[in-house]
Amino acid sequence: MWRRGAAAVVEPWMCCSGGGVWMSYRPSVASGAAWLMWILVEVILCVVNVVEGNRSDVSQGRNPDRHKRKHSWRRGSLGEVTCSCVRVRFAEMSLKGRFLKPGDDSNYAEDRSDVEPTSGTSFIFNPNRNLSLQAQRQRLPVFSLRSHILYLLENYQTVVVVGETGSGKSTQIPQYLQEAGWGQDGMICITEPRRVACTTLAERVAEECDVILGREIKYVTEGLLVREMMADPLLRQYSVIMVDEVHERTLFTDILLGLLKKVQRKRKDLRLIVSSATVDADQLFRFFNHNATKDKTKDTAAVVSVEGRNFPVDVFYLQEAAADYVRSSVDTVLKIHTKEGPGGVLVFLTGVEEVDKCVSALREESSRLGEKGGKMQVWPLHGSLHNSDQLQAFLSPPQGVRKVVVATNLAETSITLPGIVFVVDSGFVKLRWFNGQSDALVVVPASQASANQRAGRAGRTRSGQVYRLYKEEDFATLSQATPPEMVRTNLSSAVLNLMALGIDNMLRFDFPSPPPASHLIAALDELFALGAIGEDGQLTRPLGQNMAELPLPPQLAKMLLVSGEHECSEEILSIVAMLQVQNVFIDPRGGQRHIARARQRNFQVKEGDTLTLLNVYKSYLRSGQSSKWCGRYFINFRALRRAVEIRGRMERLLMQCGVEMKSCGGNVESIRRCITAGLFPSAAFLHHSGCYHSVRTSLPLHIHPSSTLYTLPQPQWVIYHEVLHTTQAFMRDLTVIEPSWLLELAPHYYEKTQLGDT
DNA sequence: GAGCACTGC
Repeated sequence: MWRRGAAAVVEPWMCCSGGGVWMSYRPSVASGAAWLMWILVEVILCVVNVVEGNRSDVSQGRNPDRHKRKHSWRRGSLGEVTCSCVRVRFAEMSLKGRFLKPGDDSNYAEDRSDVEPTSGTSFIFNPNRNLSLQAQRQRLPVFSLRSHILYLLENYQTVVVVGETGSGKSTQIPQYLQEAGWGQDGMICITEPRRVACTTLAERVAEECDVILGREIKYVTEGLLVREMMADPLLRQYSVIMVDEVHERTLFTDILLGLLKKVQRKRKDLRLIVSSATVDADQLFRFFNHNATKDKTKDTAAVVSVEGRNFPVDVFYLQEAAADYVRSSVDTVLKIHTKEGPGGVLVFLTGVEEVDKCVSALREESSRLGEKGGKMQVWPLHGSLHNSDQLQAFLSPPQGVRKVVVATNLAETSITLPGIVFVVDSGFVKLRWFNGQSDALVVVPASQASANQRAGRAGRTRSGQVYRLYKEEDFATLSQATPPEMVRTNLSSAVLNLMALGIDNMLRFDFPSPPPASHLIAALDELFALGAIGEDGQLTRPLGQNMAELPLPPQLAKMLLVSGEHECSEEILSIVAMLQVQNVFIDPRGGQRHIARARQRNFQVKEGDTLTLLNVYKSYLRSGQSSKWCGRYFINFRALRRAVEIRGRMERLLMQCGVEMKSCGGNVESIRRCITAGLFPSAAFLHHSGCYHSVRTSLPLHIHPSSTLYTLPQPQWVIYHEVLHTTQAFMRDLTVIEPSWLLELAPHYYEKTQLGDT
C-alpha cells in the first residue's frame, strides 16, 4: 500500500511564473489533416441540414424564460469562453405556495389530462396475481390488441407501440409473435437498455410459454445487439426485432435505431417493433416511415397505443410559480401534513444540498408543531447516502406517523418507494451536459415525461395527488422528454462504435436526434489524437479496432491497451475498473464525518487519486473482499464489488486483444506514465494565477475538493480523468505527472515552446 | 470546500 507522502518536489524550471520551458498543444496536428478539412465541409452541410430539418426536440424545446434562468458567459483569461448556468429562482415572484383541493378555490386548477392512459402517470400493479398464468396473460391490457398488432406487422415494416409499464408489452408481444409463427424463419429479438431487464423478462417469458429462449425468442441489451451487428451487419438471423423502452434514449438506443433504419432498406423482410412509454410516437413514426409520398397507403410504419394500468392521480399547480422551490416544497409538505389524510409524501429536488436544506427545515417545523400537529418522519434520499441511511426511506413509519422522503432524481426511475400517496414536484432536475469540451452539471426544468413519471409515484396502493410547484400553463412549455443522451453527452465512444460498424461518415448518419456537429468534431478530434483514427479518417488497426472492442471511454481504452508495454496492465486494470464506479468513498454526515476522513486518509498517496483508488482496490482484495472491512474504512462495498466484476470483464477482453498481464510490482512511475499515455489530452499545469490551466485549451481549472491533492501542496503538472463544471471547472481523478512525459508519450500532440510563444 | 441519476458493449 502506498501511503500519503510528503509534497511533490517542484522543479523550478517547471514553474511557469519563472519563464523557461513551456508546453503547448499542437492544434496543427489534428486540424491539419486532410480528412479533417473534408469533415469541416461536411459539418457545414450538416449544419445546413440541422437548420432546415426538424431539431425542435432537442434543446430548443425548452423555453429559457420560463424559469427566469439566465446563462452567464464567463471569459477565460486566455479568451476561452465557458458557459455556466446560473439558477435564478423565480426572482420576481414571491407568492408562497398554497394548495387547495379541487373545488375549494378557483385559484387552483386541477388537471387530469395527464393521467389518461396514453401518458406517463403509471405504476405497476398486478391485480391478477392469484390467477393462472394463462388467465393472467389474457387480462393484460395488451391482450385485446393481439390480433391488431399482428395484422400491422404483416402490413408494415415498422410498428410503433406506445404503452405504459404494466401493459405487458415487453413480455406478451414476443409471445404473440412466436405463436403467430414469426419465430420459424428467424429469431425474435427484444432489446432492453439494461441487463437486469433482459434476464428478468426472459425468465418471465420462459415461465409463461413453452419456447426455448435463445432459440426462438431472445432478450439482449441494446449494446450487445450493436456488437452483433459488427459480425452480421444485416442481422440475418432475426425475423423481428423489438426495441423496447425507446423513450429512455440511451446512446445505444439512438445508435441502434439509426442502424436498424439502414438495415431496413436492405432487408424488406425484417420487421421492427419500437416500443416506447411516452408521447414520442409521432417522431418515431416519422423516423421509420420510408414513405416520401402523401399517399398514406404507402406508409411503411404504423402506430398502436396500449393502455396502461393507472390509479388516478390528482394534479395541482401553483397559481404563481414558486420564488424559492425548496422553501415552497417545505410549505407544501406542511400543508399536506396538516390538511390531508394519511399517506407518505415524496418531494423531488435537484441535488444533495437542496435535499439537506429541505430535510432540516421540515424537521425543525415538525418539532415546532409538536404532538398536536401529528408526527412526521423526514428522510433524505440521494445517491451519495450510505446504504443503511437510504434504507430509512423504505421503512414503514410507526402507526400514526407520516413519512416524508426528500429525494433527488434517484426516486424517479431507479427506486420505487412504498406507501407514497403525495408527490411534491419542484419541476427541476440536475443533468449532466456536455458543452463540447467537458461535462457540466446544470439545473434545468424537468420534462413533461419526467413530471408524469414523478406524478406516477403518488399512490401505489390507491389514488394519489401531485403538487407541481409551477403554473399549469408552464407545463405545456416544458419539453416533452428529456433530451436524448446523443445530444448531450461526449460522443467519442459512440463515434468509435459507429466507425467500428463501418459508418465512416458520422455526419451523414441518420440519427433519430442529430447531435451537435461540434460534439462530433470534438469526438473525432479526440479519437484522432488517441490514434484510433488514422490520417485517412479510417479506424486504425489494431489500435482503433481494439479500442472499439473495449466497453470503455476511448481514453481509458487506450490506457489499457498500452498498459502491456508499460508493464503494468494488472494495476491499470484495477484503476480503470475503479474509475468506472462512483462514490467509492462514503462521506457520512455529522459526527462520523471526521472519523471517515481520517480512515480514508490511509489510502491517500501524493501521486494522486488514480493511485489512491488503486490502493483502495488492492486493500479491498487483501481484506478478502469483506463488507465489514469496507464499513470500517467508509468504503462503498457495492462500488468495490462492481469494480471487481468490471475488472474481470476487462481482463478477459484485454487478453483477447493480445495484451499481456503484467504487474509493475509497485513501480509507481510506470503506472503514471501509462496513465499519461491514455489521458494525455487532459493535461493541466499550475498557472501563476494560482489555478490550473488546461494545456490544450488554456481553460482555468481547479482541483476538486474531493481529490487527494486538494489538501496537499499543488503539484506543477497533473492529468485528469474528467472535468465537471459546477460552481467552477473542477478536475477529478488526478494523477501527478512530469511534463517531459507528455512530449515523450504524445509527441504528435504536444510540443515544447518557449514562454511567450503560446 | 463540493458531490444528478443511471447503464452498458
